[in-house]
Amino acid sequence: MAKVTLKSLAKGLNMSVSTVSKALNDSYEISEETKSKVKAYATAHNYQPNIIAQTLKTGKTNTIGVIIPKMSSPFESQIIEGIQEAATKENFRVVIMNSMENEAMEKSNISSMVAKGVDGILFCPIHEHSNINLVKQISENTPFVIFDRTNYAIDTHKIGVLNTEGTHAACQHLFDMGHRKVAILGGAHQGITADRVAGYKQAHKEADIPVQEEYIIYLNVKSVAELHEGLSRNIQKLRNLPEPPTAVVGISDTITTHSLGILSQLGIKVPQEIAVIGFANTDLAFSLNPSLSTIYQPAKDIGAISFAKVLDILNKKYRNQIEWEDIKLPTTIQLRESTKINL
Amino acid sequence: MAKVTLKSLAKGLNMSVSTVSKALNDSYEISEETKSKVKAYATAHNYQPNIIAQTLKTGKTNTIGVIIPKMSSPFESQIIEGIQEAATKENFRVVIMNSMENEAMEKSNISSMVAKGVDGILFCPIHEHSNINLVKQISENTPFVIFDRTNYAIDTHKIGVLNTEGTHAACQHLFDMGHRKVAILGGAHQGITADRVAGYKQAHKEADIPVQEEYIIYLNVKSVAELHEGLSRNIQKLRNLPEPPTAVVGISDTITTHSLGILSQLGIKVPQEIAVIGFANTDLAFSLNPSLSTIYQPAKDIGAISFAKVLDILNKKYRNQIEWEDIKLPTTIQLRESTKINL
DNA sequence: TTGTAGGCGTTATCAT
DNA sequence: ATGATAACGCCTACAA
Repeated sequence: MAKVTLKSLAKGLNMSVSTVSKALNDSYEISEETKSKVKAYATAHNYQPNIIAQTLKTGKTNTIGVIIPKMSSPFESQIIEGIQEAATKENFRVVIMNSMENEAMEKSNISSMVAKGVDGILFCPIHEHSNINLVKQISENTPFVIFDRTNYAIDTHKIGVLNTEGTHAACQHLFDMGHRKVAILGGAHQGITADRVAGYKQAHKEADIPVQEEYIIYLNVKSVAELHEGLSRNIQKLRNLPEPPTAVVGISDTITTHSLGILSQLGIKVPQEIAVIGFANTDLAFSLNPSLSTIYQPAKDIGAISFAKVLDILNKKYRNQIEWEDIKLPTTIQLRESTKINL
Repeated sequence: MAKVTLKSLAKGLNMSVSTVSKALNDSYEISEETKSKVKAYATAHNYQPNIIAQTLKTGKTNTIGVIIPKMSSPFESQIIEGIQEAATKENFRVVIMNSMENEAMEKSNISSMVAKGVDGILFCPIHEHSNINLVKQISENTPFVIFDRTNYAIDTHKIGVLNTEGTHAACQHLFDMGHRKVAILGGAHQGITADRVAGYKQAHKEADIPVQEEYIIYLNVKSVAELHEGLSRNIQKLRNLPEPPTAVVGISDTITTHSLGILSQLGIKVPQEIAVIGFANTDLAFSLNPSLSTIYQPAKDIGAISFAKVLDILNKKYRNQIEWEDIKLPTTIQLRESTKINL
């Protein structure tokens, strides 16, 4: 079956290419009669416009790119799901690239996306300065929206969560359960860590509990192996303190869930010897033993809203007048077994 | 900064567009001297060929599509990671769409991909007949490669794992540990279930242990909620049998990990009261308590090989002469706490 | 209301 | 060895 183009339709209908084109695009210049005739004929022949040609002509690709540092935890999968659902509805396609927490890779991702053509980019940067000049430059033409790691110094829409409030609420809960010695496990060089530690400190201040600096741990999260080693070492260090913590807050999906594994490996009972709570979006929170108390992020919403926002920018004629939003969605605390014991 | 095209380069160099194009494409018709001059000038001006135009001209998109029923478990993330890595190396881009285990969505995914232009499609079908006629028809022009759920009746390359051998080995291990009453938890209407149950039966036959049909459970896996309900109900049913099983084999990531959660919720001790092993690719196998014995699939390889195979097809001139391969990669068993007790 | 012609950026064919 | 020209499929002034 030869491919059906505007030209072939035009020939079949004995009309000109432009008439057919205009009819299909509902141009006001075309009579209703011809329109319906053309449309009927087109569907009968299963006409599919060539999007490549459309793109070349209009400069619009109807594609948005997503650059994300990793895809391994459910948090990211859920964000992507949200993006895809929203994009599909608007007839956009989604190109995902993985920067693998590597700045050079991130750079090549960005360049490749621009080269191959995307209308906009949803971007979760490696860290707060990564490729900032490149992004600033490109964002003059191609709109960027920053998600998740929103402490990134470009003027645009940003969609993340109330990180400070999340850890604040977790600490508050631990305090309510009688804990006074609470450690926090963060990722080194992760932008979100700062905000989440801030919530931790603030909660302590409000509850009039002094912050012990040695309770604040920064872990290398580049690889699972390094994380394991670091977690194992630091948890033992915490346990050997004159005043070992009775509870611990994890700052990300990976850190929180893996802590639970390390604790079990070390034979430390949760929640009897130490309570655990942390950011985590995994469906497995329930399946862990003990089931894990979590700070849950509305990941799907982050994705959906990010897409909506980039579309907003694309639909604006004059981009220099947009008021940039820094959206912070609330987290929710889900209490399970791992924090169940009242001291 | 105005955009730099062949035309603008040509003007700057005082040459014709075609000379510049040929020089950049290393045509034998162009002298080395001009080539180097052109190339230097092009890089100096940061020339990036317009891929859209290239595509329109050549009909090649350098894009491959991936259609996958879900992205929620690590198994899928790892496959996608493998695809993306391989594709990036070959300068291909990857478009991922999620069929959400829904046949209508799958259909729209396929159509949309074809419409928007991909050179080939990596396809994990919902089930063995889903959209088979559509796929057969489209695959005349756009090559398909089937991955993971390879029991799908089209002639093409297929990449999966040795499902039968996987469960066979798991059962064998359980038998070695002294178990004789082994249940298996599969997904209803999942193609892979059949093969994996076959391995279960075969292992029983070889070990001369009769297969008890009531030990073979088919679960509704459409949603986490339904899975939970089904698992909870069936596990209790198994426990109430005159001869309750002492071990259970899970047939997928989700089923296996969630069983562990349900068992803990029901207060059933693993591995003391029941041993658990199953297909699972999660990094959390270790973090679970008890740590989970798993049948691990080389998911990243599945992805990488699938991409390589579709590239193979694209590079062949005469596709009707290709000998289709049905590649089955071996799984590996990782033994941990959840099967540790010797009966 | 319809048709003609030109162009988006590239590649390929054919002259020079 | 280089250049002119047409074409990929579509859109859109502009002309009729």
